[in-house]
Amino acid sequence: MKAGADIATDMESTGGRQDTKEVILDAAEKLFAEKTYSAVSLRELTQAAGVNLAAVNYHFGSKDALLIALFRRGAIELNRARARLLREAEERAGGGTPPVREIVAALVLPAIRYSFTSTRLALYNQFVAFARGDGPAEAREMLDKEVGHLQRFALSLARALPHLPQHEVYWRLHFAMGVQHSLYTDMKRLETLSGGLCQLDDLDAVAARVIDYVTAGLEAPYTVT
Amino acid sequence: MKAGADIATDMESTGGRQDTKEVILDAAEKLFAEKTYSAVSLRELTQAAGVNLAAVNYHFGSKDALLIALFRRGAIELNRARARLLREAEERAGGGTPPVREIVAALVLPAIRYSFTSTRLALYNQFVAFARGDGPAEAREMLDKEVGHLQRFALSLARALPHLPQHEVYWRLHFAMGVQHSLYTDMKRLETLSGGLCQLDDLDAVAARVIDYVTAGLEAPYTVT
DNA sequence: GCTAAATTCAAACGCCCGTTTAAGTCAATG
DNA sequence: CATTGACTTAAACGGGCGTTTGAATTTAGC
Repeated sequence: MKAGADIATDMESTGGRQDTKEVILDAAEKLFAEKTYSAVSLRELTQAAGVNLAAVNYHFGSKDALLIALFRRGAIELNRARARLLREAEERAGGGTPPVREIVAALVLPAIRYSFTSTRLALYNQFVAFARGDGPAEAREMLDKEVGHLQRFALSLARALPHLPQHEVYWRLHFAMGVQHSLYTDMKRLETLSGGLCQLDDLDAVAARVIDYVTAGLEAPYTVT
Repeated sequence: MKAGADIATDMESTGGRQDTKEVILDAAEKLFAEKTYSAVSLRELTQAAGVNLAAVNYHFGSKDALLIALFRRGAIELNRARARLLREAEERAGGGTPPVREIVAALVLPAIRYSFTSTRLALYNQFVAFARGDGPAEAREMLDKEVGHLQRFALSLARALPHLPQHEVYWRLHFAMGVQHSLYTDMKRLETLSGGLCQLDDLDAVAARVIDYVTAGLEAPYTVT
């Protein structure tokens, strides 16, 4: 009488069509990108997905578990893309250290690229930005603990910036993430501020802008203490 | 039988003690900094404030109106501090253009400083970060439209960076706000990432770090197109 | 010290929430 | 072709929500 109620990790299980789960995840991603977790009701969500109200509890177990499943799906996809670009940059450097600019590109390009092409990961990033302040404690802790893939970037940056103490590399990587977040959270303010001059319309231009800014910040002279 | 129910703009009105309104605002600021608007109930809020459940509706008219009043109180305070620092920097430049670094300091110092001293504005910043994804549409639009005080910084930066096109100044100012936001929203991730190495403990060190990073980003060479 | 307004209070209102239930549908299996 | 198990469905559940009410209480003016 129940499928993925306890743990939502089965991918094909027995043979029931996989459709409904994906439909729910897609609708949830879209809505959670527009409003916060608490502000989206299951009635609204299931109606948008075109499924029955009980479907979420049947397939995921609870609203909380749906959020966690959603986070998992997106994180895997995004981190895989980032890791691939970083690996390619390292191979290009022939075992040496890639330039800061290329490490930065590997960090920011996937998220920006997805924002322009698929709606999928664009929404994921916005959703993550919101989820930090809302939702079940378990999901928020997962977001904070899931830093393993960032460690690879911290390591690579530390090698490329050997004059910086380790903790400064962490701080600047943290700021770099903040710059990325500003692409998903406050674009309306930027559009208003610039009188419509600045918009998310040209992928390459936006990417170049972000990479320039973040690279310059990472390479800034170290003056603290 | 009613006081500020329709519009919550009266400051002293007739003579009822001002205490309750302030107590509610303080409690709300604290809670909205921890959780999102939707996730905080009036029962929880009024209990934390030590007032009756109906007090919010009596003094502010509704939960939505409380959020807007709260935003107003904090925005005025923060913008006033920023404007004062910018004015002082401009006076120091003797009618000329202050260096980028000093403009940046005027932009970021108030928020950082308040984060360390009073609890008041520290919470306000966190609350604003959350409010963008939640709460009544009216409040969110207000946050996006309230960019007047940022225009002053955009203008000052454009003068200090005459080689940049106007829209690029807007973009980089936008990124600077993103870096600031990262101080309120994702600190837990930074602490985990750095193994506890990075923390919000030393005001001057944090401020210097942010100013260095943002200044370098603003002064980065312009390569787009 | 009385009056009238301002504020507080406990109780209730109706609504929508996440979740559960139990009957119903449908495809695959033996 | 009956049976089984996965899935869908409509309906209901208890509970917490924002808000309203009307009486009790406090405060200020004459």
